[in-house]
Amino acid sequence: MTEVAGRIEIYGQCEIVMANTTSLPTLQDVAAAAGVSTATVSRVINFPAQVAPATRAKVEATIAQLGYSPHFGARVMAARRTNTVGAIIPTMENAVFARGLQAFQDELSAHGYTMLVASTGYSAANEAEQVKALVARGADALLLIGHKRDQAIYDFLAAQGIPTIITWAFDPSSGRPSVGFDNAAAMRDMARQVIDMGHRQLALISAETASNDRAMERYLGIQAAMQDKGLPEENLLFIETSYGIEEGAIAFKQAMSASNPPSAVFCGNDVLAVGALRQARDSGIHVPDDVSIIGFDDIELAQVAYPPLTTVHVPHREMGRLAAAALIGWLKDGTPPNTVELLAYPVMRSTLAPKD
Amino acid sequence: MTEVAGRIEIYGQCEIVMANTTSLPTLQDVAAAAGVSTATVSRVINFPAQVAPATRAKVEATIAQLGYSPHFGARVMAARRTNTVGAIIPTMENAVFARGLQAFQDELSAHGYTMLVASTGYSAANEAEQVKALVARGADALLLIGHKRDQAIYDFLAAQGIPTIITWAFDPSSGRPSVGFDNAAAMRDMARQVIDMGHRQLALISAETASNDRAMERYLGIQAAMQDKGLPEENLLFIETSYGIEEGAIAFKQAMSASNPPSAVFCGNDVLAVGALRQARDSGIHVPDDVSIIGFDDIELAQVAYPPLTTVHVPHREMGRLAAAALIGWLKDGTPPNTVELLAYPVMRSTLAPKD
DNA sequence: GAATCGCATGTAAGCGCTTACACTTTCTAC
DNA sequence: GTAGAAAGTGTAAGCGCTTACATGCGATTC
Repeated sequence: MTEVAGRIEIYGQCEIVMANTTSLPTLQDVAAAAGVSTATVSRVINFPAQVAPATRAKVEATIAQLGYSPHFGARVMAARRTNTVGAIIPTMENAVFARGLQAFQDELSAHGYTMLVASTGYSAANEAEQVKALVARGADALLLIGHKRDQAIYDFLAAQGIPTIITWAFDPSSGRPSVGFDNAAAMRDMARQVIDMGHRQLALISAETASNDRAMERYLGIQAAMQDKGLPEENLLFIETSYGIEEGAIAFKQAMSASNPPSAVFCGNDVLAVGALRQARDSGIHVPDDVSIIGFDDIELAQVAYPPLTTVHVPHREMGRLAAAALIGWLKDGTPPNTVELLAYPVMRSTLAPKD
Repeated sequence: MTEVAGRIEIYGQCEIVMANTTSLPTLQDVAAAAGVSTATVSRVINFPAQVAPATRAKVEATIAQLGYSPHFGARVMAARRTNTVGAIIPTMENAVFARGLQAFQDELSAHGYTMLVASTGYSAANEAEQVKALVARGADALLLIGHKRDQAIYDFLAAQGIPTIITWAFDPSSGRPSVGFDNAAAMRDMARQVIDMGHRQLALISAETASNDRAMERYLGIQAAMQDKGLPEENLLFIETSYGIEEGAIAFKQAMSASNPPSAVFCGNDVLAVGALRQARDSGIHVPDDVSIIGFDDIELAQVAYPPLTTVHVPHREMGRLAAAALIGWLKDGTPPNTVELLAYPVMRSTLAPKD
């Protein structure tokens, strides 16, 4: 063994080989190889226009030859920004946030930003942790879903000077920049139509409202519509459940076995609605003849479900894109963007019918 | 103005205020405030056991009071690692990769790593770019989908010393560590059963095979089964299309209008299958009485579709979790993990019936 | 032809943290 | 009691990059 080790030292080449395997080329290596200063190499990378064409070509060739790529950490540290934007969403497991997020990312990428995602599993404590984690990782800005969270989180973000945009909700009174829609109004509009169709006994299968203002708003929207139309509050059966198709199915069964079963079942989101739909089928309950089912979100699932789901359309893509644009502008100008309200509106498909 | 500026200098306090608003507290600030060295503060954060309890308490209090949180870039630079793992997937827009990715992230989080996601939109060029981008951002390791990509990408990754794991595929001959399943074998198993049920005229609505080895393998799997069962190659109508429900619908229409329409239509993934299913319904074609439809992936959509989709179950969660575990081990030990083969198997639901 | 300008490039000072090493103090074992 | 180990802490050298500022030099102006 010692002999071998000794031998290795004899061959000068080996040192080079070892250097290659143990460490990547640095800016300095490139500068040395190209016969220029580190500043020039840095400029070639960041502000190519500032460098004479001949020099630039030489440096670019050297970069390619050495396979150099800038060290992220060093760059972050020297430039004091990461060009990274964080997004914290409740879950990645289904399409509710995926489409919006994809649009968000596309827009960010187009402007040279990278997206960092974290999911909370609908847990507030988890969210607080993820906010800290993303900020610690140098997220220059953050996207959050909904307004409702501990004030401490907002204080932290403000103290760290992290531009933060709220999406999936609209509440101008909050004073926080947001790109979203009015959950209550959208659900209210839908509920009005449902009531106008003659439905009197209603149910809402809702996501948990405790830390989810979107769910709460949707609930309030139905209540508002009922009040408008003179329906007493007790005509709404409110069932709160956690997220998932199965949960929707269970809740639907529960709703239908009530002493006064509803003729229209609202669901806080399409995933729950699809679960309800499946349960109806399994129980031989015909939709929409026996009961109407109404979703919220208009994710792909809604169109593919059978019967195609009547739901509230949410402009996911638009929301993601505009949120990214707002954040990019904020990062550039240093001034918070205006709050943007998008429209979410009922989409009539086949799971809602008049009650005769 | 000069007067004002002069005044500011008079008040010592102002300097402090300005420092507060313009920059976050640093390790050094904490050290100074706590009356210890920067090394001690660093230890409190990274190796608390090494610090005397009294000192630690004091430092922790100071950290809390100042609202200090370590600067990511500086940390990365000094420690030469980011604790970040990148994942590059074709798309985030639907559930195909979402569940696996969620499991991947959960496992990473549990071990103190953060996930960086990038999507390629099924474009090879885009993928090459994203690989570079994630590496440049300091991803310590990478998750990729499928084996097929330019050798240059593998060379780049090797040169940069980035542990990389392949998922959603299994090809021990590649010599690359992977956690996945044998797409060809899974599809072959399914196809055998379909043929055994009496189907002779088949179709495959496939994702584009050019840069997607999973799609290609699935195609080959059907061919293998046909050969086993003595069906001539021309009994398979092969339709290649891009990704999406709509695309599946269009391709299905095309398949059924062939001169020799298939009695069983395989789909390269559930999204295409659900599109086919919808198109069948819209065209008054009854599934599975008139035609059988078979998916692949077993995403949530498959269970919710009507009729529930017969498909090939892919162990998404397990795959994500194990991929993360493999990568974490690799990062720790420095030795590549063994390739893991998971089992993907047919799930019989209601869209496949015997051909009489 | 001297003064001026502006472009291309170089010099070098950090950015905020980790960590090897050194040092001091306290314990342990005989 | 003392040598040696162990534990706690400090010192200071970078990590690889960006960028303010300095420098050099050819082009322009009068």
